[in-house]
Amino acid sequence: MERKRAKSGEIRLTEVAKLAGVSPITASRFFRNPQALSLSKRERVASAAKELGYVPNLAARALASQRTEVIGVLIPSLTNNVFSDVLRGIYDASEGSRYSIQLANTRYSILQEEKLLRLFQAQKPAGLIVTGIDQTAESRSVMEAMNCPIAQIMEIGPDPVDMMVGFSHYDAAFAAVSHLIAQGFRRIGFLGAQMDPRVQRRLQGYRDAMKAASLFDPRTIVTTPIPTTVTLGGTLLADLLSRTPDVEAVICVNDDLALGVLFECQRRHISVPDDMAIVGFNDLDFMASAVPSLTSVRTNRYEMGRRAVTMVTAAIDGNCPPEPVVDLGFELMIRQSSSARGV
Amino acid sequence: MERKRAKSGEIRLTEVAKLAGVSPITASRFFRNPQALSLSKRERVASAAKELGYVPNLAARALASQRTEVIGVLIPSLTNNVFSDVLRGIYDASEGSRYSIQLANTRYSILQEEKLLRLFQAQKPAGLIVTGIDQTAESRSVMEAMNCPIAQIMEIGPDPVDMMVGFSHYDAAFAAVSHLIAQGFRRIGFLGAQMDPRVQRRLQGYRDAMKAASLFDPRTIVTTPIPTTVTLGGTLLADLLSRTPDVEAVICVNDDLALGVLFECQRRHISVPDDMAIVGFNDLDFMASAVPSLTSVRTNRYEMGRRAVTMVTAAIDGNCPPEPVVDLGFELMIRQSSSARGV
DNA sequence: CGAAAAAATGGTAGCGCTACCTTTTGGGCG
DNA sequence: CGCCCAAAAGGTAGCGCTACCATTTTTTCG
Repeated sequence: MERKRAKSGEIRLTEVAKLAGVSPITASRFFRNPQALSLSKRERVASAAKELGYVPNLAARALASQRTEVIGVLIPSLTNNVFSDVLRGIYDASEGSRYSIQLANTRYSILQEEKLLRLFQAQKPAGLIVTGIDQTAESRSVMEAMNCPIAQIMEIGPDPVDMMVGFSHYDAAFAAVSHLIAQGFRRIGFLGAQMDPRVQRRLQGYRDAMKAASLFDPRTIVTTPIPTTVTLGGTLLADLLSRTPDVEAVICVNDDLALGVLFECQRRHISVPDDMAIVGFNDLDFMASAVPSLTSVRTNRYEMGRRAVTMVTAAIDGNCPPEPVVDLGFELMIRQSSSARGV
Repeated sequence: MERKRAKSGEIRLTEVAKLAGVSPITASRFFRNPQALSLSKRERVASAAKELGYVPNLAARALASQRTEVIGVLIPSLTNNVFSDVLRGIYDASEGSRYSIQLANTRYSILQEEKLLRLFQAQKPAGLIVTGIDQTAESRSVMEAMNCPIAQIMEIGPDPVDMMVGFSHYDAAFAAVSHLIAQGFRRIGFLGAQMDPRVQRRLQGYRDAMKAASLFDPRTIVTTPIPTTVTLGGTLLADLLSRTPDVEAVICVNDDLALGVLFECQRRHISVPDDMAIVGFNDLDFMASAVPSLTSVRTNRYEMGRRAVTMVTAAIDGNCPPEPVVDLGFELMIRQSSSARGV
């Protein structure tokens, strides 16, 4: 009776194998590739496992096999609606696979992202999903060292680490601004918060569209690094109006700001869209039911998450997608809030 | 040259120890409890690890030590704003600790929850956070078998598995309805979606408050199991009005519905609050900036998540909280949408 | 019907780390 | 100056599983 070390006390594979009358390795195979066993043994192991209430030890499995069935996901925020849609796609897709998701929050910091990537490295994930394309050089080298399929999501750009699923924020903003210009608006403001790289690219789209129409005026850009809220939309509109009271339309970097702008207009008795047109971004559910209904740029965030998982899992199984960069595009949802001037 | 098995190729602790000129176990201690080493060895190991770019193998660590530094979290939805606030609290608190979070989504299904609990069991988490108090008997027995601190969050009730952090949904709804009654409203409707157990308890609070004032009428209750959206709020109001056109006020089980109701009232030119008072639940940011501003029940969701983590981590370290059930309460935020009748 | 091929099963030896115990070192003190 | 005790460091032996091969059984087919 001189046990050197306390066993965990849980049922081990060996016990299951013993009860089933097979070798441990056969029992092991049952859990990984049941059809490799003869039917009789398969049943014997299954019933033995059930009888003993066997729960495999994932740490031992990972150590022995040198791999895990975890896909790491790095996103900048849990509060932002945008990411909850992406996450829903990710979790939905992962449930159809044998992989589980390990989520981490970078809080919009590329340094935090770097730290979290190192943490993931210690877990040897089978795949990785990261947000955006603006990783540090150090982060990129950690990702390359991890030697697993990686999908960058939310936007597309040149030079993918491995794979990409997203759309062009620049093009989307350009299209939205062009729509306002086509509707006859001239003084078009830009309201931005949480100026992450994707929002910056939307701003660039706005700039270029305005310049192309010779309407650009830097005074009509109001941005802040603080996180987005509906209330903030009102504040930013107030700022904009105090600077340039003659603006006729605003494009907001997201729908929360757009809703805040609508409320602020109502408070100030500014008629939408006659005195102020509004365009949002993301097309959250409430944009269609607001009064007046609000124009927005619809993006397929759920599909982005779903596709990222299917691409990564396919790549793990050796089926790299033929095209590593997938553009999911966007759709401008034109509603009452951006009706043509004087209509 | 007859290696039986491929090594991972990564730097191992042994290599670090060799370079530092210490034994492996000393190097191991460096990563777990640095102050147990003399200063000179501490520095030697640190620089050796850095030089080699050592990344510890978590699977090996977990297997050898029979424990992990993972806290499992089970929530019903990623889309619902309510849970993103809780999650933010959870992730924020976990960053100050040595634990990492493993998140899983039950999709409001207690059977899915049971499955996920078994999955967690295989990972031997150091702690667990689960949503609500309505687990199946089987889930409860799995939780008890896991032998780790467990916090149930979002609500409180009798018979905790281990610990609880939440508030009484019944009391909150009762208070909200009582407020409307005190303001002079008599025909008060109830709009509910995604009728999870917590929402059911809010409905019970509504029922009892209405009965206590002899105002209860089952026809003014409109509920649906489908997930909440702003648009749905409008639909539910339409249903309610078609049944009982004389309602003067509605209490909505969440703020999205309340916003949808406001928009629907605007579409129908029903004046809020003169012809229709509105009360929501959760007090999301937009409730204060809506026009008119919307009354809601504020709950401290962020703190709920944060506290759950601190309670669980304290319990892991042997510091069980003196009181296992924490009631974070709620606050009725009274705004324009529920102003007294005729005021 | 027997040899070859294929399928099913088993034995052995780790995966990289830490628990447990033993040994060494350092320094305070009679 | 040696003794004792605490602190620091090391040796050994697994944690529970699976990779890698070897072996046995079954199937196929000339």
